[in-house]
Amino acid sequence: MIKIDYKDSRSLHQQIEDGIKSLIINKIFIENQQLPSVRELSIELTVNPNTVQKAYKELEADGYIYSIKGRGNFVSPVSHTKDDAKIKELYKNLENTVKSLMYLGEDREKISEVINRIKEGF
Amino acid sequence: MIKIDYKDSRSLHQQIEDGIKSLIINKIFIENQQLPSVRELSIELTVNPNTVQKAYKELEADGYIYSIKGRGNFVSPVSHTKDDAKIKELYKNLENTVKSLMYLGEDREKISEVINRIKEGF
DNA sequence: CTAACTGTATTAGTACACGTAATACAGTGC
DNA sequence: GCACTGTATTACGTGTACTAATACAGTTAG
Repeated sequence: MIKIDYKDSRSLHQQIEDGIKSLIINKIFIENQQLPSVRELSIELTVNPNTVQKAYKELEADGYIYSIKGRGNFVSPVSHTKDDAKIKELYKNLENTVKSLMYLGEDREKISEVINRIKEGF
Repeated sequence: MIKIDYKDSRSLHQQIEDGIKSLIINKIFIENQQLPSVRELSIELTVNPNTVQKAYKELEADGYIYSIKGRGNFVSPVSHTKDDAKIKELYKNLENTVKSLMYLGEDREKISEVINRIKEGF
């Protein structure tokens, strides 16, 4: 499900956080679905439980999951009270990425194509 | 030109690197244009010269700038020997960003619109 | 040539983040 | 009660970030 890459420059908890986030935005984990427990995932990834806990805590702070003591961690329902700051940041990221691609000479048609393919699969 | 934000989670040299990169891909700094010197920029940003040097070194490693000892740092001409790894990474980033926006309920028309606006301005 | 500017390299010290480890406490559900 | 959940605390070792001081090397204007 998630893979830890020690050649990756990101920290372990960051990789876990990004991995879970990816599973959520790709709808592999759906609303209210239970995530693997802290201990379970720590064994699977052979990392310390605290490292997983840190990732979960950050995901909760970002609104992607919620946790219930004694029961587990679960995927948050999509908030329709929009987080404008986060959306703004994503658009800024989008802008930088597209500009970088064009700076490197990528064709704008190809970029549109890729984006359309992403939207189709959604 | 570049601003250091101590509330930003990125490290100082990373912020400087990203800042310069942004100025380059937005064509505010153009091919072969000289960048501010290590010492000059370190004074302007009130950081240590080594911190600026580190950012410049990374930009050079990434191919954005080149440096000539005794003369200064300059913006690299756009390489047309494509760096496939970097482009692939950018497309992956693009995919994640678009998916995150859609996950948060952003309209796909609006996303297309934003991207078109970026491409127009280029 | 000299002076003043460039980049580059090295070493040292402090502070903080990362990750591990061990342990304890607390809520849930069979 | 027991076995599972999440949560919190403390400690330790390591690496990175950043600062600082200094030295060396190439360039250019005078």
